[in-house]
Formats: sequence, structure tokens, C-alpha cells
Amino acid sequence: MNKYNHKKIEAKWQKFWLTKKTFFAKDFSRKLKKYVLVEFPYPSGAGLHMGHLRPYVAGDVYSRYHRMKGFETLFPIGWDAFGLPAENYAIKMGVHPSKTTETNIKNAKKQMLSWGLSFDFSREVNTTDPSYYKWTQWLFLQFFKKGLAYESTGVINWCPKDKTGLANEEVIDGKCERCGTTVEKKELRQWYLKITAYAEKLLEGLKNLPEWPEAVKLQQENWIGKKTGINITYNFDLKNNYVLLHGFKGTPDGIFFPSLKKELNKQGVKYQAPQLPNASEPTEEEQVSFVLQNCQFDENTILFGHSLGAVVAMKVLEKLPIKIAGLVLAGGFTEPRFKDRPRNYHAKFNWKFDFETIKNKAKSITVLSDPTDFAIPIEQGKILSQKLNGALIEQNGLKPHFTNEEEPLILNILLPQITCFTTRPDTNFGATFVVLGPEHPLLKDRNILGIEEKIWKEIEQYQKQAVEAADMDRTAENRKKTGVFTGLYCINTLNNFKMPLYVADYVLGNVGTGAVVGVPGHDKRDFEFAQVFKLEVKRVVQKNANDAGDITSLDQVQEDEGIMVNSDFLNGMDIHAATEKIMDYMVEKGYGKRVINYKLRDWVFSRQRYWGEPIPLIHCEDCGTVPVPEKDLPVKLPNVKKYEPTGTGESPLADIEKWVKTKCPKCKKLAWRETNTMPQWAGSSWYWLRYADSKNAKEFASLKKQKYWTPVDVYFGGMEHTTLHLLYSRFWNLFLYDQGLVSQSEPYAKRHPHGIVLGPDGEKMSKSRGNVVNPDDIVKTYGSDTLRMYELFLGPHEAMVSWNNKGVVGVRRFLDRVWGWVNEIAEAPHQKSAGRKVGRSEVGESEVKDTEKVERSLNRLIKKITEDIEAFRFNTCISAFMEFHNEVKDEFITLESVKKFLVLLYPFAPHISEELYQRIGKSKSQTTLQTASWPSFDPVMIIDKTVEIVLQINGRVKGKITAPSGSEETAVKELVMQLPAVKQALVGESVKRVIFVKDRLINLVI
RNA sequence: GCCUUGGUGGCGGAAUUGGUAUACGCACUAGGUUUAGGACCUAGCGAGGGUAACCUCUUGAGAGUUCGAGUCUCUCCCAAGGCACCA
Repeated sequence: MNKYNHKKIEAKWQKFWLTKKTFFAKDFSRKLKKYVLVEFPYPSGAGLHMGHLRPYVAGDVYSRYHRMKGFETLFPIGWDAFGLPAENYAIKMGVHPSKTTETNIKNAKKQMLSWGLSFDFSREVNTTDPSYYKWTQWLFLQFFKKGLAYESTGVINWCPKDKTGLANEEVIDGKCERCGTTVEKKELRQWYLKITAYAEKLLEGLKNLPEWPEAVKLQQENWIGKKTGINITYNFDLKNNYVLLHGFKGTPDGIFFPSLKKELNKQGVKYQAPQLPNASEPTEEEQVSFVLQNCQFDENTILFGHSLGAVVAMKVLEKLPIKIAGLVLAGGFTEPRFKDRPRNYHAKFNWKFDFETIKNKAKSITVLSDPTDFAIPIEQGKILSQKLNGALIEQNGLKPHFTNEEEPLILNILLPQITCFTTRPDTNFGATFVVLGPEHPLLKDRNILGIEEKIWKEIEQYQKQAVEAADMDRTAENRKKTGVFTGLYCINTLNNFKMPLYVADYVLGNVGTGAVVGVPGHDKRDFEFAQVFKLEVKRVVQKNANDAGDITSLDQVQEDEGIMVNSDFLNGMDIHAATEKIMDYMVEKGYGKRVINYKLRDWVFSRQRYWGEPIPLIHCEDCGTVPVPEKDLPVKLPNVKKYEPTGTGESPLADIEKWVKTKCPKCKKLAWRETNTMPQWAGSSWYWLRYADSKNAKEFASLKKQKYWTPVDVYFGGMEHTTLHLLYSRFWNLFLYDQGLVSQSEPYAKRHPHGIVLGPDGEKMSKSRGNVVNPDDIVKTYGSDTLRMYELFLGPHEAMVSWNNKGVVGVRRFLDRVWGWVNEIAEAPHQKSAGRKVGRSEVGESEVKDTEKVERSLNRLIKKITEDIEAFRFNTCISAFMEFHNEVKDEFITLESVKKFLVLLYPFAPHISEELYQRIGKSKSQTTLQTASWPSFDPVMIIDKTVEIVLQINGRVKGKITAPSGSEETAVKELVMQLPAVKQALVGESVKRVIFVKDRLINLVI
């Protein structure tokens, strides 16, 4: 008999499948569809490893099974090929990343084929292919057009090694997800995708995913981090009055003016907000003299101007005879150079300013500049603050050019109030201080709060330290609390308590409002802070009657349960009820606002690297940021010689003048391309849609094909992508769904995560540990069928397992035995052979049948394999095959039954199954088992004729009896009573109770 | 600190969902076969006691519910993963 030569037969069948296109899926087939997806790999130089193998084999088994079950099954693959390694290799070796990528893809594909994976290679996609990233760019522009892709300057995570900005999701334990380098903070202009706008939908969507593991959903939920609470605003004691000047074509009842006036009224602050004359055709002469004649100024006046109103304000100050308290300019400018279009008034104003005079007329000067301003170039803010020696605050308006109905920044600057977010307003009766994070906008300039010069120096020093310390030290455990007292006090409106205002770095700038109200009695961090600065600690929550009195140590701080005390009208209430009551109360009284806070941050979407999709935007001096027209997509990556990241926050593309300089699509004037590229996660945020229609040159994927194939029925992948790719792609899909561009709101009906495969030593596989098991080595020695089966046999698919080099042989031995067994049957039909009874039934000999044992074992096996594949219990499938073979190897079995066994084995070990199937069929022409249909089982055949029934006395096993299956209690009891062991046990006792479980056990209670 | 999932032989892991704990595989022991090694075949293999049939104990620890608990409930310990001075 010939030996099981895995090399020969595996190569043979792999070639057969490829040439016959066995696994190509048909669009719009009449069959029910099944879309099985695995995460497409990054084609690295090191090739694919165990981490890839695990989900791929699971997906393969699942796909092959469903094809046999009669589903039109799509099991596609592609290449997520943008990314750092190819680029780093290019830097080192000078080989273009596209070349490296091409070679690596070729190798990875060879590996996939050698593992016998049934991918549909006709739909292969490659994220670095211009025909693919054309659509990545096109999709990005949909975000841009809806205002969900925006540019902003902010402190972001920066990897000093990869020299690029990172998204929050890419920072793991303070380190770069790619290279493990400790991440720094850097203030940079970046592109963002507004994922926060979808926070609620992303959260809600999870409820419609019953087939996702709870752990995955929970992790996304925690990452989104929804918190409901209340923003409480605390006031200072103010003596100021205000003069508010609106802009061009404006009125004192437009944009944010009403909300501003409302707030001033509420606090009883005096203000004047005149309608300036001829707002649509303004002249300097007319407007300035109007203000000087109609408005009253004194030393407590703060003069505010928005847009052209800022120009008027400066001109007013030039002529004003007295000195005032402050000047605040929002969206102001010094020359009539606008980004959008010229204004009719530019000739009616004198654009020379007497900055020295203006400077001397106001004690403090603040300039507010919006980087997203559509009209005023951002340099204007800088120029104004420099010339006037004033504080510059660059911050996005809620609408560009500060034109929203509410502009909190302006409100905050004019009326220095402090807003604190809290989920526990019930404890506010115990609030004794207020803390601002060092990044707080009120601390951008001394003038805003009017902090004393001496204290201000201290604060500046503290801020500098906090920024330098970065997140690493700042979040370190058990860190001693530090801070600086501002010399100011806020009023706790509930009890008029004067709360000292501190600056401290335990309050983080990007959490909540960046300011915290300190309740030292009921928050451990606040308590620690209070101890350092010897601040008052008040008890307002009591766990039980015993713990009244002062709180003097950390473990007495009661955080999350108890009854209210010392809290006026909340006394005696449970904290949860009290929270609700006080929120209603605060909202009603107008000093609180219910808010929902999310931990989720907007997605930093630009990278300062070469090997990524260019962001398809053009910057024009006159037209602003303009999208590249669809007909000009894709914006191809230029060929360059130098790939090095500059490290300055500019992409290497910025150096390629020929590429950067272009024409504005709108006005055709000279303009500049955006030089940042997209992050790794861009291409994978929509790839499953492309598989449905991978060749489409007109759309990213037609709705018709999407409707046939999507959603993905099962998505195999790693837990590590839960808050990265999995969240990002849900976001893209939800957005595209809202635009009517995709047919399903959720992309993946079912997610099945896998555990990682550890090395033989139980440690994570890594080159440095030397414990890497290369799947290709296993293929060489034992064959891919063995590799696949052993990988599944290791343990539950979702569990972490460690590879055992010795264990592999067990699976190989099993396949060897199967090989010998089936060959023997094929060669010696219908006769005793080598001491075994084998035979065939398909030659018209109706008397030839399986033995009862075979019949029962086979039916059980069919049931087991079918159910276990559906439930992803692949490891127990392998055991079941072995058990089956052990049971029937010496039994008389028909060829028909052997074939059924091979069909069951096929999804797991396809090569050997195909080969053996062909051998028993004795057919010369090759067909594939893939087209065979999945066997069904007869439930009656599963039941044993006789069963073992366990005898228990008082719940302890005392013996076993054999009885016909289905025996009733009386019959079994009679049988049992005859047993000597029972008779002995019953001497002097009587049976009080009998518990009977059919076909399983009888328990006598005596 | 909070959240999630786990803890079963020497090892990887099964257990019809409350009903014979340790299936299947590895390792190990003995025998057979082989020129030898490997491979293969047969038998054994949770721990303790007994010549033996058999007895006792055992699913991280302890308690509870039940005729009966690896499985349910409570407390604690340990491990992995996630979040984190998150207000």
C-alpha cells in the first residue's frame, strides 16, 4: 500500500482548486449567501505567522462547510499594505515600498495557498493599489463634505521614533501601538475625523448585535465611555461692565449675542450692545463716532468686538479719553485680506492702527482666533496679539468665525466662570474647593482671570512642568498631589461657601470640562489634595449611622454608596435618588445643565509619513481648503527618492515641490496639496464592502451587490482590534449608511475573536525569545492538513493556547491511520482483509450493510461535527473524528459511509479528504469534494439500543446496570432491587424516595 | 481601584448545561514488531490504601442550596485581558 505523501497530494489539490476556480463566489446566486470574513493581513517581509493562521483556518473550515451546506459562500482576502515597515525598509534599503509590498504579497499568497485556504482570489484587494485608494480618498471626501473631517491644532500623541501623530486608540499603555516607543505630547495642526459625532450611534448600534461576544461589546462601550452628569457653573464676584460691538452686516441680536446677553442679565452684569449704523455698508467715521457718542465707558468697562466690530473697537480706543479694564477681540483683523471674498467696506476704513495708544488704553487685552475661520486668515490673530501685546487664544469656534448661537469660549473670556462636570452633584454640599487643570483655557493668559502678577509666575512655572511631565508621570500611581492657589475664590451657590480656586495637574485638560469641583469627603483624589493644602473636609454621605463625625483618613472617604447628611433638602436620601433630585433642582434654578460626556476623542486622521493614502485636499489662498474633484482621483503618491519622515510635523511629501504645487480646482490659481497621509486604518475601514464589488470602476461598491452580500455573516479576528479597526470600520459604515451609500447600518452580524497562540514555553511568540513556531515548517514536515487540524485541536478558538511541538504528531498519526484505513477499504472491497471487515454497498449488493455500531457512531459524528462547526467548537470536532475512528476501525463499514466520513473531514483536512475520496471512487476524472453535499443524520440512529444506568444510593455512585433504552422507572427499580449491593444497603433501612432520570440514573434515598 | 473572563491529571484540554469528572491528544510505563533508532501495534496511566473484588479522597480555598454541584449562590485567593488621578 502506498504511503501518505502529504507533499504530493497537497500540491496536487491546491493546483486543482486554483485552476478550477473552485472557491470563486458568484454574485446574485439563487442560493442563500454566506459572507465569511477574516482580517486581511499586512504583507510584511517576515511572512504570515501563527497569528494569521488561526482565524484563517477557522474561516476556511466555516466556509468549506457552508459551501457543502448549499450556501453561496464568499470568503475573500486582500492586503492591508500601507504602513510603516515597508516605508522603513525603503528608508534603509532605498527600495520603493510598492516593490517591497509586491514581493511580500507574492510570498504571503504562496503561504496561504500552501495552507489550503479556500479564499476567493478573484476579489483580491490591495489598499495601496491606486484603483483601491481612489475610493478610500473618495470616501474621505464624503466625510469632509459633511464637516466630519476637519483640521485643528491641538495637543496630540506623537511617536518620536515613527515621527508621526497617533490616534488615541493607537496608544497602548502610553506607548506607540506600532513600535512600542513611549508616546510624547506635541501641539500640531492635524486632520481629524469627527468620530465623536457618532459616539451615541456607535453605542446604540451595539444593542443590535446580539451575535457579538459580550466582552467585545463591553470593551467598545467602555472605550466610548458615556457618562451622564451635570455641568455646574461657578461665578466670581465681578464689578465689570461691557460694551459689545457686532460685526459687518450684524446685529446685537444675531449669532451668539443673545445667549451672551442672557447670561449677563442672569448675573446682573451691566452691558451696552448697540446696533451700529449702516451695518451693511459701514464706514469707520460713522460707526466709531456712534460708539463714542452713545456708549458710556469707565475704568471697569470691558470693550468687546466681533469681526469688524473688533476693528471698530480698536478705532474707538484710539480716540477714547479714558483708560478701561479690558479689550477683547474675537475674529478680529488689521487688514482687509479675506479668505473668501473682498468686502465692500475696505476702502471706508483706515487700515493703519495706532497700536501703542490702543495698548495703553486697556489694562488687559485678549485676542480670540478661530483656526477654522472661513474669512479671516489665521495669521491675523497672531498679528493682533503681537502688536497689542495681548493674550492670544487660538481655539475652534463651535461654528467657524465664532458664528454659532452659543460660543462658550467668548462667554468664558468675558465672564470668567468656571464650569465643572460632575456625575455626583449630590455631593456638592460638601464641595470645598475648585481645581483647574493646567491646560484650562482660563489659564492661557493672566488677563483672563486677572490673577496677581506674583502668583501668575508660579502658575506659569507649574504649567510648564505639567506639560513636560507628560502623561507618564502625571498618571503614575500614588503620586503626591501638587498644585498652586490662584488667590481667587468661587462661590458654591448651594450654600454660598467661598471655594478657593487651585491649579493642579491631577485634573486633566481633556476630561470633562478640564475643571473639577473638589469634594474631599467623598472623592479619594480630592481628599488627598485637601490633605496637602489643609482644606476643609465636609461629610455629606454616611454609609451607616455609626460613621458620623469628621473624615480624617483616606479609607473613611465614602465614594459610591450611602445616605445623604448635612445636605439641606437632600438629607436622608439615598445617593442615587439624591443625584437625580439635585440635578433637577440645579437645572430648574438655571445654574446647571445636564450633559452627556464621552471618553471617546476625535480620530487624529493625518500621518506625517510617505507610505499612506494622500489626503485629497488642496489649499488655496483665496478659496480655502478645497476637495480634489472626483475626476482627478486618485491623488497618486508621487515617486520619490527620499522617504525619511522629517520629524518636524511635516510629511516627506512636503518636500516634493513639483507634486505639492498645483492648481486650485475652484479658481485655477496656484495652490498647495495637503501633504499629510491617512493612517493605516483608513484602507481597512471599508474593505469588506469592496469585496462585494471589487472590480467596480465607477463606485466603491454598488448598492445592488452590497445588498446581496452584506452584512458580513461572521467576522473572525483578534481581540486587539476591538477599539481600533473594529470601532473605526463601524464608524465609517454608520456614516456611509446615513449618506445612503451602504445598505446596512452595521457591517458585521457576528464577530468571533480568537485567542493568541503562544510559543511552546507559554510565552508570547517573539524572535527575541526564540520561541517562534513557523507554520511553514510544520507544513513541510507534517503537511498542511496536520497543521490545520492541530491548530484547531489546541483548544477553544477564542482561548489563548500554547503550541506544543510534540503534540502535532498526534494529529499526524491520526491522519496516517485514516489514510491506511480508507486505502485498505478501497483496495479490498467486500471481503475480509488484514483481519478487518470492510466492504462496499454501491455495487447492488443490498445485503451489505454497516454494522450497527458504525451506523450509530457515524450518525453521532454527523450531529457532533455539524453542531460544533456552527458553534465554532473546532477543537472538539477533531476529538470526535479520532473517537469515531477508534470506534469503527475494526468494524464492517460500507464505502458510502466512508465517503460521508470524508465529507465531514473535508473542511478540516481538505487535501487528504479529496485524495481519499477520489481513491474510493476509483474515478479517473477529478472532481472536488467541495461540491458534495453535507450529510444529515437520523436522530433515531443516535440512540443506543441499551443504555448504562447509574445506580446511586443517597447521591453516591454505587454501580451501573444495563437496560433497554427508554426503560421506565418501575422496570429499572425492579432491576436495581435485585442487586446484592442494594440488598445489603437496605438491611434495616427503607427507600424513602427514588429519583429517576430516564436512560441516565436512578438514585435511592434511604 | 473598577470592569470582563478564567482556575479541572505531569501537559493541552473534554464534560449532553444540575446527573458516571478527567473524553480526545501529548508525555510516561510495560509488552510486541523492527538490524538499530524512529515509526507502528497491544495494554496501562488522577491521588492514597488493599493480593484482590473493593474502599477513601479529588475540579483554586471555604461556606451554602440540592437526593445529587466542575456546573447554581455567597466570601476569599490567584491568573489573563480591558479601563484608569475619567471628575
